[in-house]
Amino acid sequence: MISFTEENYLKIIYKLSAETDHEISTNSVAELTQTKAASVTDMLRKLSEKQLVSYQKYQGVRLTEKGENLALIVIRKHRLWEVFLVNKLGFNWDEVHEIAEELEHINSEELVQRLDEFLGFPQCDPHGDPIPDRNGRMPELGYKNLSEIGETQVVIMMGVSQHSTNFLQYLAKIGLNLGVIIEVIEINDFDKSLTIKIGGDNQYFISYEVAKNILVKTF
Amino acid sequence: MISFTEENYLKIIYKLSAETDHEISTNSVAELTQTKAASVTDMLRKLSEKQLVSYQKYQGVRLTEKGENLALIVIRKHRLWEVFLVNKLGFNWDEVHEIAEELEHINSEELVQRLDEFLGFPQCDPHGDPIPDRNGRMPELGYKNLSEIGETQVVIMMGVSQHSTNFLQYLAKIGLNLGVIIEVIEINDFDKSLTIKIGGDNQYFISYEVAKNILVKTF
DNA sequence: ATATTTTTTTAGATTAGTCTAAAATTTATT
DNA sequence: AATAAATTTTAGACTAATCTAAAAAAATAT
Repeated sequence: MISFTEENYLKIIYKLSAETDHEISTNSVAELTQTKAASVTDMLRKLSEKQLVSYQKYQGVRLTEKGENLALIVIRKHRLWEVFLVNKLGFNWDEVHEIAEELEHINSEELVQRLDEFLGFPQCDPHGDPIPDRNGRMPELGYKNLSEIGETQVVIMMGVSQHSTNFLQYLAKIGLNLGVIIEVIEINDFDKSLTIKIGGDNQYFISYEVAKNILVKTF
Repeated sequence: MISFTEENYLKIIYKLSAETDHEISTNSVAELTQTKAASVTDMLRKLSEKQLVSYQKYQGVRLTEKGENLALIVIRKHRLWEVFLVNKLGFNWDEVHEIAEELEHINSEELVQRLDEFLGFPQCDPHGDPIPDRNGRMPELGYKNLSEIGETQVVIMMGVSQHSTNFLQYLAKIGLNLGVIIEVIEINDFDKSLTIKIGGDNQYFISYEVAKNILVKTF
C-alpha cells in the first residue's frame, strides 16, 4: 500500500519533472512538500526501496515507470474532482485547489471511473490542465505559454499552470479569465515583460513571470 | 485541529451512545475501531484533554457537547456522500460504505453545504439513516426496528442500522429492499426470531439479530 | 587548484497512533 | 465477603513522518 504522504511526494516529483529532463533536486522537492531537505532524503530512500523512484544519493531523483503511473492516477483524481467542484457544485476556479488536494487521495478506482463518466469525460480541469485518462495518457491539448507568443499575435486564454489563490485572484482582477482573447502588443527586450490587450479592450502590463503561467491557444 | 483518527473515535463513540444511556466501555470502542483496548485508553485520555469526551478511568466514556457536535458533522458528511455515490454516480447501496468512510474526513464546510444543496437536502441516506442538518439536528423519521413490530402487523422497510456488505447482500438475496412491504406472520417466543412475508409473497424466517437491524415505518 | 558556499545526507530526537505483556481495578461467582 | 474472572490501564516498544544540528559531498568562486 502507498500512503497519503508518499502519493504527495510522487505527485510533486512528477510536476517538477515536467519542467526539465534532469534529475530533481532534494531541495526543490522540500520546497513543494513544505518539509525540510532531511525529511525528503528519508522519503526518497523509502520510495526508492519501493521502486517508485530511481535515486542515487547526492544525484537527485526521477520517477520510475511505476512511480509515474501512480503520480498520474493522483493527478487524474485531483483534476476530475476540480471539475466536479466547479461544474457541479458551483465553486469558483480559485477556490477548489485545497479541497482537491484532499479528495485526490480517496482510494477507489470504481469511484474515479464513475466520476469521470458523471462529468462527461472532461479533457481538462477548470485551470486548463489536461486530465490523464484511465490508462494515464495525457490528452495533447497543444497549449503554449503566453511568454512564448510573439508581438502582434492574438490568442485565446485556455488555462494557467500555477494555481495559488493569489495568482488566480490577480488574473480575475485584470480580467484574465478562461476564454478571453489576448493580443500581445509589445515585448520588452530587457526583462521579457509584456503589454497585452485583453478582450480587444483594456491594455495591461504583465511580467514575464505571470506570462509564463498563462496557457493560451493560437488560432 | 482534529485528526482523521480522532474523528473516527468520536463517530464510533457517538454510535455506541445511541444504543444506551450508559457510559461506553473501552472494549466496545476497541471492537469498532479495530484496535486494542490499550490503544483506546490512550486515545480517550487524549480526547478528554481536548474536552471532546468526559472520561474517568475504569468508568467508561461519553461525548461532551463539543465532541457530539464534531461526531455529528462527520456523520452528516458520511451520509451525504453516500447519497451522492448512490443517487449521482449509480453505486448500489451495499457498495458505498467503505468509500464514504474516506470521504467523511474531507475538511470543508463550504463543500458540505454545497453538496447538501446539490443533492436536494436529503433527509436520509441510502440505508435510511437520518442526515443531521448543518446545525447537527437529526430529522425525526419515526422509524422502528422490525424486532419491535407485533404479529400480523404490516410495515414498509425504510432502512437498516447495520451496513456491512455481508448483511446488505443477505437482505438483497431474500428480497428485503428499501420500500418493500413486510408482514410479520409469527414471532417465536423462545428466541424472538420471526416469520415474515415479503411483498405479500414469499415467506421467510429471520433471526432476532437480523430484525433488530431493519428499520421500518408503520402505516 | 584551492577555498568557500551551497546542497545533501546522517545522526539522533519527537509526535501520533498503535502494539504486547504485565499490573491494577471492577464485576461476577460462589 | 473472599476469590475468580473479566476488563481496563500502565509500561515500554515500534513505525511513519517529521525535525534540528552536524558532517559530507558537490558546485562555485577566486
